[in-house]
Amino acid sequence: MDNPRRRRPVPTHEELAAWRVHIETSEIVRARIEARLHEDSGLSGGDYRVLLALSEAEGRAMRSSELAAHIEWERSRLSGHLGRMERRGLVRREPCAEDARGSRVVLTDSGDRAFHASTLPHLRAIKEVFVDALTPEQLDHLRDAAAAVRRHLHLDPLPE
Amino acid sequence: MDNPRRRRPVPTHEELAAWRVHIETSEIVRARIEARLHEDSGLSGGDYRVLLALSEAEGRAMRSSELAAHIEWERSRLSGHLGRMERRGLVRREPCAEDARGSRVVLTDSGDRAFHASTLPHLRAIKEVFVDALTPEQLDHLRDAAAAVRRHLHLDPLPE
DNA sequence: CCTCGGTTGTTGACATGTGAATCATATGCG
DNA sequence: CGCATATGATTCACATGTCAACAACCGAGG
Repeated sequence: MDNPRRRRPVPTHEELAAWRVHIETSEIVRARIEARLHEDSGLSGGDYRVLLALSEAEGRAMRSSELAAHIEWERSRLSGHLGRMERRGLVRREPCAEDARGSRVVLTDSGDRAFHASTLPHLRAIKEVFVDALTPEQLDHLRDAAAAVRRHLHLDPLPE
Repeated sequence: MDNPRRRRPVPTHEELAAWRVHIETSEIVRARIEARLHEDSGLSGGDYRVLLALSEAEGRAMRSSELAAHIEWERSRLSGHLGRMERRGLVRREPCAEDARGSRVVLTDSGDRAFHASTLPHLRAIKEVFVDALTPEQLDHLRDAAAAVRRHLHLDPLPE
């Protein structure tokens, strides 16, 4: 019997099992959906996130720091990723008029096409791999549990 | 109104929002718990997983392939990881008597101490960051949703 | 014994991630 | 203006992950 007056510092076996199945399954689902994205469009999850942000931005361009903040990436991570994306012609970096330190990241036509070609298959993959696995109630429960965790960790209620 | 005769190929806004908050929150939680593990013990999540498997193995040692299969890693991934762990003195590789191709991965005393020192803080972190954020019902729901996804993807019901 | 197909583990090339250091520029303040 | 400091972005060193190619070895069959 658990003694209610004694705080339990570690999870029970059941709690630990729930943690493990939850976290490992989430990783598998993410990996499957990203693999589908890559097969369908040649884009990685990181590529998609950058392209999504740029395609919604004014003039299909953003300052590098602004972009990093928007997608919640380290600037060095974004810098490296943009280098690879630039090599593939998805984005272009040009010097910034107002601030000579900075640069503007511009979505190329090729990048825009690649992004738009990828969205529908990507959304389909999310539906087929994740949404279709769950009842509407289970999906609500997942959303609520995520919200509870975010409150617990003092994070913004919504991602981004 | 949704037309029940028309299959919806893509998620609704609500479904997509649930997907995003779920997957991003799961990543944040994993990252936090691994960060705590690293601060507390100097071990990465990968280190922990290898050390856990070895510490439960007969003679605190396993064949490399056997270990890779047990923790579901690519062999090349394990090989690289073991190289780094060996440099830090956590494990040792010795030639295998029965099979000259292979090697035995042995947990060193230092690795065993590091692992045992890490478990309690690690379990505490899982409880504080994840379990304590949720009601018992929410935890059950997460477990059930993960099980539903695993069925949907034809995976083993339990991780490992 | 000897060849051939499968196994074992490593390696190389690359993509991706973090944190610290660096460089150039911008900006506030005396 | 001139300087201390902050900021924008990149770079470095490294850890981590994938996949394909490889070298060495095993074991079955001829």
